[in-house]
Amino acid sequence: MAPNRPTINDVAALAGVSKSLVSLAMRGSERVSPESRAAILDAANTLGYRPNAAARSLADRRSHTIGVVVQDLLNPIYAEIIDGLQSEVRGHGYHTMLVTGNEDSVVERGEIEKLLEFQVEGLMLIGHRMPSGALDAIAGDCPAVIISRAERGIAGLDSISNDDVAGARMAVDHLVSLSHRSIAHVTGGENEVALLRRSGYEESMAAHGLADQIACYDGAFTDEGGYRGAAAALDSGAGHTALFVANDLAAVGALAAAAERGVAVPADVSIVGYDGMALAGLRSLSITTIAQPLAQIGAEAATLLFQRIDDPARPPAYIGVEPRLIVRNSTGPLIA
Amino acid sequence: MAPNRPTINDVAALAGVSKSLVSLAMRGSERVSPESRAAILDAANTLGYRPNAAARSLADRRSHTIGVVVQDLLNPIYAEIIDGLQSEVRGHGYHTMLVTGNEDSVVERGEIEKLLEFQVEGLMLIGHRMPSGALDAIAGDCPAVIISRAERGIAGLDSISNDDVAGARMAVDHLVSLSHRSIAHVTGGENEVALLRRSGYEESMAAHGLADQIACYDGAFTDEGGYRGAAAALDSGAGHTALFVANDLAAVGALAAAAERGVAVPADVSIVGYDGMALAGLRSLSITTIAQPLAQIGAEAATLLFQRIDDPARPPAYIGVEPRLIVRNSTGPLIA
DNA sequence: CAGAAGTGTTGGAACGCTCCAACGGAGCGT
DNA sequence: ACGCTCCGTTGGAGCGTTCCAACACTTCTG
Repeated sequence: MAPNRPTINDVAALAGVSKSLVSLAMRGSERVSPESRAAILDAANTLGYRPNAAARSLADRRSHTIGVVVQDLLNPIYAEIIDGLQSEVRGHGYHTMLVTGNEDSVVERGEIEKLLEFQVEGLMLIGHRMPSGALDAIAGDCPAVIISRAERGIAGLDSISNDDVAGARMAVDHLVSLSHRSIAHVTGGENEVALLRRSGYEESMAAHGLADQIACYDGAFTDEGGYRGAAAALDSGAGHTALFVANDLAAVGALAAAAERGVAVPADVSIVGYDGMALAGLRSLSITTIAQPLAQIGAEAATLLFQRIDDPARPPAYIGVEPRLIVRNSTGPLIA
Repeated sequence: MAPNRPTINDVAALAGVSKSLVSLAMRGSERVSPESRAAILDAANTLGYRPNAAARSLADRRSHTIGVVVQDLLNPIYAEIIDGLQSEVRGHGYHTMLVTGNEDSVVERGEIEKLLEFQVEGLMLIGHRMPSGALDAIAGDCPAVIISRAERGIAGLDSISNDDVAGARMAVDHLVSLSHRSIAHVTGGENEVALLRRSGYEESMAAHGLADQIACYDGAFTDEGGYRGAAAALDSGAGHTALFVANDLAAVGALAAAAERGVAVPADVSIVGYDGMALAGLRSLSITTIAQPLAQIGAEAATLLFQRIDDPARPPAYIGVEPRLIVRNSTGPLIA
């Protein structure tokens, strides 16, 4: 637009001082006299001067930027994590560069590469798809934290996630406390998180002396997957009175499967989801769920990252945050 | 980590050529001999060389980056737009820097300022909160496009949105075609988009000779707002048989209000939402809606932006995209 | 066989900033 | 009056690239 953006030299010339002093003043240094400061700010203002971040980053060898890679923006739980993350990062005076991996590990790798070219000072990977060899390499180049997957023991890499096993146990405990015994599980597929939730379910059932009641139906972390798994469970003839579904989205599908069959929730069957996405709380759904503290996960991930930036050599840390049961209208006592 | 990241000079030294040639080779120039190219790529590889984007950006005065400001990541429709946007931008060889405004116009202004310091070559504002004076200033500094709000006649600024008036008319037309006459509107509040949808509703009612049936109930673009508005409509005693609700999220709330009152949907009352967010299509909700082509909006916004980058002086453009009716299970014929 | 044209390569300047060593002048104590 | 310190200020070097004019060769052209 403007023929040429004003530079620090233009400001210096107009204010009648050296560029060094302008640089100092722009960064709010103490050692600039009030008169100079005023003149400089004035000049900057009338010229519409804006420091060039690329030049600054090159000169002081810091980008003041951290890179965030999210697998899929459409997943509401990721969006909530990012929300928590952003304010924390902003608070540290850093800027965020957010890219999506589009559920494709090649795209993801490329985007990470780009972030590294931008000299990001840290990296956060949310729901990544990278093989752990690649993680290794990345962590060697740049402080990084993995969000929502436990990734222990890789040098230079921290991770944070909720405790899926404990969460799944809480779901079962809740249902047992409502006197349910025939509690089925609609799985989330073969991925790591789904498997953890499944094993929490199995553990807890066994702990309650209900090992013989364990019943898993194949599902997925989607509306469709939940529908399919719940349909199988309800049509099985096993007389399940409660369903622990692998995540909230799938629980929404399970609700539909029940409705289609004239099965009342929670009168005939109770349903528990997982994640605590805001949507599950909407009145029309009102799904009892095991909620991850999403915003908190984002914020703590940021803290972890800044600690590692300060001390890149420290041993890898893992933070497990506790999920929490939110009781809504999709669960109720067993009616005998 | 590494004591110092390798630079182009290190690569040049190792490959036994000049840094200029390395620069050429890294960018895939034709005029590098195969032998040199191989030697350079080899050297780059063994050193783990990665070009410094800040230096590049400084030298060629292009950042190859466009900035995206979204008001609220948690709103699923924005997430879908961004998804459409990203692939288009990537396709043009640009990189995206995404920041959130946190629904706060001061934060938003600050983030935009940061993006400009990064020398982004273009700006996309999704659901912005800026007063139009500020928009003016921004557009003067950098090519920009406004998404999901029509913003005509500001120099240097393009905009794209769906045609909310037409969409609202489609909703009413659909309900009328099902023989409904007492069609109420649950509003989305006082914002510009909500007002457009409201006026489309009023126009269409009048066009169908139903001016005397026009009834608006105060709501908002939220679950809660829709619940409140729908409750008022259902309790009014006016005998409305259909509700056009300002957006999908509010329609979810309306569904809840109906359920609470024992009003069957669609048997007793039909409900139409707006936006076409994926969630509204879930089986448990299955809300008839006026869908915006969200991914398309994102993609076309990117096209608009690149056109303006090519020719910053061209007159401001506005693209209105057509929404489309998606009939699901929340609407049905009037049962007399 | 001289000159033109082309090919692959080079060093240096430039991009806009921050850092650093060094500056002159004011104020202090002796 | 002297040196000292302190303060605000300065010019220049350097960050890692790209661009450009110029280079040494080779190959073509008339």
